[in-house]
Amino acid sequence: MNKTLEKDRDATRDRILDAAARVLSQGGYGQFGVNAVARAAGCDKVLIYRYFGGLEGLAQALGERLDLWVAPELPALPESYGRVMIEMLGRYLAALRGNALGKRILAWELVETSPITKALGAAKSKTISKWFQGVRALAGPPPSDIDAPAINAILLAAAHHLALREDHDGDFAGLDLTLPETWNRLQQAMTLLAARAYPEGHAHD
Amino acid sequence: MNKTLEKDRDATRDRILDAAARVLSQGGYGQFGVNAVARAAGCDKVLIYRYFGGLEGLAQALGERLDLWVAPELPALPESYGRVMIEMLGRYLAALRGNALGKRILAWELVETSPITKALGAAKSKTISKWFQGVRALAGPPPSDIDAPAINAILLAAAHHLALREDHDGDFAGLDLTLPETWNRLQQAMTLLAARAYPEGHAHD
DNA sequence: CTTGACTGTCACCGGTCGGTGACATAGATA
DNA sequence: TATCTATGTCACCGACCGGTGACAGTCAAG
Repeated sequence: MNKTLEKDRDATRDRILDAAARVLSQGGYGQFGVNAVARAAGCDKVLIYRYFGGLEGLAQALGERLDLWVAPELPALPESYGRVMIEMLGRYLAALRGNALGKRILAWELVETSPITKALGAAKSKTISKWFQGVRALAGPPPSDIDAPAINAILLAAAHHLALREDHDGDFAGLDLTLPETWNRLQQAMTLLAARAYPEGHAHD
Repeated sequence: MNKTLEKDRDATRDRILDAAARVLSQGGYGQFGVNAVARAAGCDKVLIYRYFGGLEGLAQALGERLDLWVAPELPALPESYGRVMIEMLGRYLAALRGNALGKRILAWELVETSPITKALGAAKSKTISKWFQGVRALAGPPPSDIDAPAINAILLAAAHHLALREDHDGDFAGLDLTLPETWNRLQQAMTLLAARAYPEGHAHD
């Protein structure tokens, strides 16, 4: 067994993956290329072709990293569907705002459709769907009288868009997204929207 | 006066502007460059520098075109703030979905911050703010008991994100955005959210 | 007719891109 | 020791990019 060689290989693989994450999260998808990643990793670009089969394979390996789309923890106690969803949305928005790499990928998916974006999006979709399963297990099925998937999609879409806007244009619809106060307002507004869409059956607290 | 020369100049200016809109709306911001626009316009790229001072000036001239961010018409009859806002959001989403160029610009703004995106975004912001003024004039001030700007920003952000998603990934949060039925559901869900956020004071249907 | 300003074309520059082949080196195997 | 395989480096290719200077044609003004 050539132990040291394998170790070296894995080490450079990791270095390349780290560099890829760094380049993508800092420079966006416009900077994400073989040359830039190799430069950031301090190695030759040919290794990207050898170890990952090119940019596409590199993106796929990047997407399979578990630390990319960490789902925020769900509340421990079972509550009503509406409450769980509100809590979930709040945590998701906060997590997303702090996840530079995730935001870059989300933005990339809005600009281009390519094998690379598909590879990156697949991991995210898997995480999100698992997460929704967790909600369902915790809070039971959504109320049957309203279209919960559509409601959730709208609120999730809003969270995505606002988080992406924050990085590139501080202003959206008259709100200054650079102010922490604005985000408090948005969190409250989102809570209000979700709470009124999923009203509590019994006046409980 | 050298009439014909001026005419030629304006004609090529228009040809370049048309080509720029075509390149940007079809190929996205990755294709939007001096070479590609000149190629599409059938002229030399040096004219872009001479007539617009480069890509930035071209983008600014493009943003000043009135047909870019046409605001949908508002309902004629004054109604409650909530109703006007619901109607407005529905029309806006429909208009945006049909506006390929606008969507490309919106997506671009999520990826890059540059003088070009600023120039393009300025025209849009002006249109949107005028439009909100129209709503206010038609429906009066929003209810004071809830944070209307935040609510509106969320719903607007959702519309943006869903419209952008449609072009590049048919699936979002488990919904198939390629189905017309899905968009009916989303429109209804948005209506429900807005209606419950802006409840009618008197049951007046 | 001559001058001069303007429109438009062309060739060229340096730089970066993605991608590939040749080569040095080191470690395991025989 | 000699061989083979795999890791990593380097130089190079063609293509496209943004940007510029030189030049031809054209028309109005003197």
